[in-house]
Amino acid sequence: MLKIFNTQTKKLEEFVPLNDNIVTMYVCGVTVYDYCHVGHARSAICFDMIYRYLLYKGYDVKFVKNFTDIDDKIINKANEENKPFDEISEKYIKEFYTDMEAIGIKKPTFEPKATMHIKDIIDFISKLIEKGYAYEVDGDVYYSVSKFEAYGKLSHKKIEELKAGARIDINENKKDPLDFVLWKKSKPNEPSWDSPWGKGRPGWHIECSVMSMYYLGETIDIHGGGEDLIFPHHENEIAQSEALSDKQFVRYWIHNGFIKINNEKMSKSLGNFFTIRDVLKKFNGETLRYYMLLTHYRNPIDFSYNGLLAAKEALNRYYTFLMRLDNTKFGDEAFRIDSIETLIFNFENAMDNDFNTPQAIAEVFNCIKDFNLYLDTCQKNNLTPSLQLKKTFLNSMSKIAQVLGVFDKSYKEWYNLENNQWIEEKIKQRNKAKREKNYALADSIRNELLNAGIILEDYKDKTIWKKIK
RNA sequence: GGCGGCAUAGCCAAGUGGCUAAGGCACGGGUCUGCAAAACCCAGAUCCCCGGUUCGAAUCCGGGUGCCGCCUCCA
Repeated sequence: MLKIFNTQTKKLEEFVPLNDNIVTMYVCGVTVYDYCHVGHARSAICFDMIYRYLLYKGYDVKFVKNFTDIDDKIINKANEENKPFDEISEKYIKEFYTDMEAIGIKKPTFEPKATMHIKDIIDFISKLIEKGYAYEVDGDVYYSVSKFEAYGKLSHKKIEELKAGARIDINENKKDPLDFVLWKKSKPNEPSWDSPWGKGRPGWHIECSVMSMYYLGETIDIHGGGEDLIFPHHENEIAQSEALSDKQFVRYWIHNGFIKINNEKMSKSLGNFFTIRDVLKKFNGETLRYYMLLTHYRNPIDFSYNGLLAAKEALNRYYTFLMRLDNTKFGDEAFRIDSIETLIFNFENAMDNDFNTPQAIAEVFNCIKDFNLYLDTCQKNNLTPSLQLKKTFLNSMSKIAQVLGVFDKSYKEWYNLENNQWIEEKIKQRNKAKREKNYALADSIRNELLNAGIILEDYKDKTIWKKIK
């Protein structure tokens, strides 16, 4: 039974979709005006993992992730570079896909752009005005927060306290400082669309309400995003959507924790951020993904080079083990190892507990330890290890890999091993030297390979090699 | 100022009332090896502090200290 921590109730709740087997899920995507940083990667990986696990559980998941492709930051960038705004957004959508592919993100069902739904946005806003939740002032349309009684129910804020805070920007058009913009009048030379209120463009929050309803209906099961979106973005989405439909907007709110740098929030304004491609210069996508999954999705990650290094070493351990399995002869004898037989069960248990990926990963390494020990024992006593055990392990691993999006390569891919005839030849020469007890020659061959980035491992009846990672 | 979160070995990180506190990385000792590598074994934790509840607490409650986040755009 899957349990999910719901931001709104602050409790672990049993997950039961609204319509038996169908799960509707919406995740706030990125504003496309720059390369993605590792914070975007974390959010993407988190919800990708959730998406994959729901699919694994047999749900028919309809998953929407949007692109915000019209916004002040995009317009600013367009002005700086003297290009049309959509050239900027299209460029960074393309770059986005490059990054997402590198970290193993599965494509959502729908990936709409805000600009594809201008007409729907205008309709939505018109209805809010009709229902008395929004008002127009001089070409801008605002949402009237005080009209929506439940405002603050997600972020657990009280309207009075928000008003007391002096940090809300004063806009003389607004009737109330808490009101937020639904439709923004455009300045000359800015991108704009015709509307009943004149030329303008949508505010930020409205697109998610509109697209969520358009693709998934009035009430959806899961809505997610980074924890900084809780307020005001998701609070405002609730206000917009529920005012229109008079129905519950979202049943389970899920928010991922932040990336920190030296214990401070990573943000563009502080300038302490790494882009995904910065990281990919040093580590591969699987390592970055594994590193993210090593921490529970709601906890912060203090992002570090050392952490990535440890992640890489852990994956080395996994793939070295696969290499060992592949180079070991197995036979029909039966043998039981508890942790291996219960691996998939333990994995599901961990994942059912609010997607506890660190625990899920620990279960995998538990098995590897037990299996290695067993193989050591077999080797020592000249026994043939059980093929059935290997099959059980690999079957479970293929399911786990499919959900986590790591552990999903062959060791040959991971270590980048091609058919290198010359390496095999060198190994033969070295083994011959070893048999002749010419250790000086044997060592010099091994060093030669080491200099070429090749590490040898001697087993009882064969020598295997891998590339340094 | 208001609201919220976190504090577990050198580092990362699960566990949230009960057998010896998972797992990974690093370091040290050992086994194996011609030497290595890989693997395994051993060593290593006052579970931030002080009280309380309980037969029993890292886990629940109260207080304290420290760090962080949100309240403005932000994954």
